[in-house]
Amino acid sequence: MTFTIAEAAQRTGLTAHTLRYYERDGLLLDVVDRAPSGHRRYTEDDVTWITMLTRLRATGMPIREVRTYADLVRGGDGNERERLELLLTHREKVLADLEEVRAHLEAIDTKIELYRSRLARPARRRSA
Amino acid sequence: MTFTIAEAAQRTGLTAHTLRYYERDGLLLDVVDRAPSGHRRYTEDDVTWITMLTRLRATGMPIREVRTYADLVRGGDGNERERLELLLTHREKVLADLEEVRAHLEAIDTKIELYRSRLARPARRRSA
DNA sequence: GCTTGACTTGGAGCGCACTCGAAGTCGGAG
DNA sequence: CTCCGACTTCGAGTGCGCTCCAAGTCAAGC
Repeated sequence: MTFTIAEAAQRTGLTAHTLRYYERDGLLLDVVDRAPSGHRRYTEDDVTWITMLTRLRATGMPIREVRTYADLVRGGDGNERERLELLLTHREKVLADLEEVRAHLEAIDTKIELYRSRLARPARRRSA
Repeated sequence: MTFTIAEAAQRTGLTAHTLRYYERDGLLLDVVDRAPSGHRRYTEDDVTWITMLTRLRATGMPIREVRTYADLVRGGDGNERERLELLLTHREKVLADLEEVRAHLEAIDTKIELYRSRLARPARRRSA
């Protein structure tokens, strides 16, 4: 079972443009198979890998670093420790980001409460 | 008590360049005061407002929308409900983002556990 | 046989948010 | 009086991550 680029796009939530861009940019593990017509045919494994890419991207990993990770995986067995390191480092960054956003959101919530209480009072301006 | 641009930068975590850029871009409530020399002098209120901007930015609000918010505040009393709406809408987006990142991180954590258990086993390749 | 539409390539273009550079002004220290 | 460093403006440049375009190919349906 293989997928056209449109099907792969639909399954990964990316566009066909982005899929080609990722491939050009070395983010995929190897060159995608082709139909006799020259059209790309994505395997289940391709889609699984690309899904992992989207997770890394969605959590803020820069494309440069995703490529580093892809390079390691492409390198085959023997560098699992490096891969793990990379993922753990990323994990820490994500947790720090989450915490930072959470803290900012809390301050924004305070502002929201301020507006709420201001609006709860009847307007005093021009109340004649 | 007022601050030079360098002091305001230090207090808000932005650069002097960015502070000028924000002002040019209409993100501040009004034109910053000047010393007789022409140098900017930021008030406490300016710094408080800019801090709010950094919170909106840090939670992913685009500059365009921050400007919309600034325009409302600059508009004075009477549009508090609109401001509240804007903040509430933003809040929902941030919560959705947080949840999405959290979910992706969970999948990455699974991958991390996979590497961990793989590394826990002694290597079998070329074990001769 | 013709049309339609999904695909191909290489390269250009875009939106966002800064970030920097050049050239000039000003106040205060030595 | 001279120098230094912090500031000023305007406009150009940068990095990231796509996003799109033009021109061409191919398979399938009518």
